[in-house]
Amino acid sequence: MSSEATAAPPRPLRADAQRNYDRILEVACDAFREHGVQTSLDDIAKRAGVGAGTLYRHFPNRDCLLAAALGEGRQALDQVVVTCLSREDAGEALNEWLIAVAVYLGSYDGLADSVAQAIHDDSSPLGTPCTALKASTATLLKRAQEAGAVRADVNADDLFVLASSLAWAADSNGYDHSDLRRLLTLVTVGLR
Amino acid sequence: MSSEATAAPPRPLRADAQRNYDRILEVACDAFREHGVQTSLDDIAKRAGVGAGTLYRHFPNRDCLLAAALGEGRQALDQVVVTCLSREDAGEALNEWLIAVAVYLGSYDGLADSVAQAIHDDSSPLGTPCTALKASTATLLKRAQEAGAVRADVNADDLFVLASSLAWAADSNGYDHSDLRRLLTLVTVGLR
DNA sequence: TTGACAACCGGAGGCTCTCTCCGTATATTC
DNA sequence: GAATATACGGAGAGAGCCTCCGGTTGTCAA
Repeated sequence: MSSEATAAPPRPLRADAQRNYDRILEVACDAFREHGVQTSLDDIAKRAGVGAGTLYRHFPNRDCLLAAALGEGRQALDQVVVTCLSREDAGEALNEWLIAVAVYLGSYDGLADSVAQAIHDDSSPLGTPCTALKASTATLLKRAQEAGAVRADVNADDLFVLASSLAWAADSNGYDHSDLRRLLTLVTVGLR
Repeated sequence: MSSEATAAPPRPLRADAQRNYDRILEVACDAFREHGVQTSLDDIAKRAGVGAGTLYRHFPNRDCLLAAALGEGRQALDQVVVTCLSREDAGEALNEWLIAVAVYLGSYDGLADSVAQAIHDDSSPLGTPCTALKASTATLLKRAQEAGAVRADVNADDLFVLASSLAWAADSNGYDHSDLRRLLTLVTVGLR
């Protein structure tokens, strides 16, 4: 498909470079989905029919490739925010959002780990999108709190960490979506 | 008709072997604490002043070494179970236990991951102790439920997964004990 | 004490994976 | 149809895991 336009590239990629970029990304998505974030990068290069050097020129490290591979999922999440914001039940909207975040962070095996690492590393391209996720979480939380659906002393960072944890739990324990929802219910409704 | 005595060790280690075993374990504890569960095993061998072969003979893989290094912490946990069982407030006792489990699984960076992997792998020596932890969780949960402190539809496995998740979250986000407690409160009291 | 043997040691080396370097090839431009 | 910036590829350095086996040493009976 079409490539991703970063802020303002001074010059378009050469045709062969663009071809390779796209091919690598396509293969990487499959590999991550199939073998998790720890899949071999050299193997991705091989499967894409390029040398290792070419892969590393386009994506200097694993996180860069991962961030690129997550691009589409991120756009889908932006859509979810809009939908959630338009829902009447603010508490339910927040739940829906947290599930979406957990599902997103569970896209690939081990992704929650990578993201958690990256979030404390300004140089990682995985950190930036997460800041946006946190911001959206804050917005939806505030709305839920104003509607009286959520206690006032809950903070957005904890909530994001909780969503990440659920993603991790699902990954590590082979939980599916319904398990995820059950766990989230445990969290949101509480043990009383 | 069993041919092997699993309980009694058939023969004590030779003196030099015992010395090496102890030394490796000591160095390993430090290394795990300092660099997490992914620390280099060859490096541990080097620091312990033995060859790689010696390390792998005593501890065939990382999980074996990890399980041995966790031995003491596990005994401390057994103590916690006893204490919790003797507490009057069954709900509070369960909370205390979950915190203890989370702290235990946060002993080393990445431990929660290793344990979660091992739990679905019968051949891993890390799995066995976890079965015990789950059993204790079930006992304390049942007690809390009978005291009416916890809903009846909560199950012990989910609770254990939740405790693991908290350990993971603490690891990955640099949370300390008070953060951990706050997160657990979020979970147990709920958002509403 | 000594000899014989089982138990144990060490580290070379095979394998995999990451990432870099640089001689070579090719798309683009004029 | 050059000239040139851009991009390619794969050899290879470095690090880690784990095995294999020739050599060493603790142990015990005599």
